[in-house]
Amino acid sequence: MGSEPNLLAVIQSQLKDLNKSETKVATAILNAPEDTTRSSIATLAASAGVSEPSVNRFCKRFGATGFPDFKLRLARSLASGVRYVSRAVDFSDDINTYPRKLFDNAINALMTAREDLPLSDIERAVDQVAQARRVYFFGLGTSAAVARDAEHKFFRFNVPVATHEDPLMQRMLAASGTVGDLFFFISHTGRTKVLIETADIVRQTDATVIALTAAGSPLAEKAHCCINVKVEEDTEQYLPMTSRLVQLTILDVLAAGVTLRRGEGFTPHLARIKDSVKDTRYPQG
Amino acid sequence: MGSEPNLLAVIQSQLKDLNKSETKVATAILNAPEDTTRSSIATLAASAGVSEPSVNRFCKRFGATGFPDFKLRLARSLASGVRYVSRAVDFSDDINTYPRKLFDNAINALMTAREDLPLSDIERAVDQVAQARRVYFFGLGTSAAVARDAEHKFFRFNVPVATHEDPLMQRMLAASGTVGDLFFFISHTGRTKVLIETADIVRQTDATVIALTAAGSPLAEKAHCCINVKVEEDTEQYLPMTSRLVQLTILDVLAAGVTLRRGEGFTPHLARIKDSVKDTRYPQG
DNA sequence: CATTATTTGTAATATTCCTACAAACTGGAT
DNA sequence: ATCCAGTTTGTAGGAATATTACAAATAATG
Repeated sequence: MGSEPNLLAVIQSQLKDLNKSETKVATAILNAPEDTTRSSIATLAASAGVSEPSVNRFCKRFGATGFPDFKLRLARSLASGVRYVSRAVDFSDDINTYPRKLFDNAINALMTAREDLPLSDIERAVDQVAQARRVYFFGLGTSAAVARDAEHKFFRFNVPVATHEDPLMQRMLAASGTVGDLFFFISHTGRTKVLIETADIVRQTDATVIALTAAGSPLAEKAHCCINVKVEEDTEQYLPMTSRLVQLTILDVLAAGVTLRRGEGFTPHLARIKDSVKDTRYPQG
Repeated sequence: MGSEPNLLAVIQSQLKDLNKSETKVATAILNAPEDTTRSSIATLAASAGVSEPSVNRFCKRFGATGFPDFKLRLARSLASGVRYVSRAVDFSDDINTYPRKLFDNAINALMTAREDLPLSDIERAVDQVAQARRVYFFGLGTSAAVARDAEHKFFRFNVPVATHEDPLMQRMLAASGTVGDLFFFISHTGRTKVLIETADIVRQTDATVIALTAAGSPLAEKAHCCINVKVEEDTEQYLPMTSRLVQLTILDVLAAGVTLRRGEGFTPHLARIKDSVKDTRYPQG
């Protein structure tokens, strides 16, 4: 299934090479892609302020045989979920644009990751976690929150789990690792020095290192098993990253994998855990 | 605008309730769905062995306004694949299926949320955060990790931010709230008693309560401003939830909103924060 | 087996789209 | 400025496509 390039992306990227009326058509489409798929060539021509043949020529320029074919391609692109191209939020955005952009980015990141899941690494990681005698999740900054989330998930497997944000604590625990201990490092960049040093310390013991981080990073090198998260271009410097969503989802995958490994006989245990919090909640109305 | 069900699945399921010519059309489409999106009504009518109006009636029967609209819907369905049907992981899944399913669910949740963003609530929340003198993020369990993530994001705005997982600490801080204090509650269910009680305590002060939780839940009631997160059916009891991904993304949106509110003059401040961690990392290869 | 309801096709109409061509621009060169 | 190629754009007519109205055929019911 050759994933065709996103049509909106193509249009966006060629925007400056278009002539006057083509530009009008392009912006009209980019402004209301959904509507475009529903409208006739006449409607689009009107809303772009050009003639129908101009729209037709525009469509052909982008590889379609004509307007209906173009609409179809556009519909496909939109359905695949990748809506906006200009990914970065900028200061001209208003409430109607920036929330969408951020959701689009998030969806985009997950879809990209989905297309290229490192299944064999995941399988190995599941093995390791399922066999571990004890698991530590270490992350710093934003990744500390991811580690915390992982802790809340993996304790269910009857394995002692711990998370620590304190680098000194991490180091000391790392040094105390033995066979059966699993140190799970989470890092967006894979370049954080203290974390890498800690991983190094683990490697001097008989414990195992798993890394959920960027491929080819120094941290990835230290790991017995590394689950690569594609690090997208850092288009937006100051606003949040999407990689942690991918990390969280991969951790979900690992948790699911361990559950499956445990087998159906394990579900009562999970049910008991779930029931334990029931009384802390008001019942569903 | 609910995520439309897969068109092919719908046709398949109604296959036995169709009359003779409709069945012919249906099978023709099911046999070559891709081709159908490219063909004219005459072509499809021919390949199904029926008349054009029969095809047209078929299309209308399935909710389309006509044949072109039907093709569009079909194209959308095909583009998104069978991906939006499969939800729950079960014990017969293997490494080739369950990771995909989980990613699909995550993407699905975000796409659903994107279609129905509570923009006015978001805007109000941004206002509140932007004006706050102090912000607390409170959550328990998985939501504690979300709160932690929020803390890592919002401290950048020069507002004192704190997170606490300890309910007692949360209560005491709640009681000490004054004008300008913002208590941000995060909860998947919105039914956790201690959290609701804490929100109650805040409401007895002059501080503000924002809730990121399920619409109509007890916690939502307590809030000055509630950002609703659609709680999907809890199809999978023991495996992870997707709602926290939506929560995280909404928090990203809020952070972006506050950044935009601060204006462009604020970017040097963000840049300084970013630069501050530079030396903790190994430089990019 | 007649009568009614449903299904299906024919033919005319309406819509949508595309092509050929001419008019209007554009950017040099005189 | 003014002309001339080249490009861009719109107009108008015609071709393709889709829809509607209605009639024929089929199936269902008493």
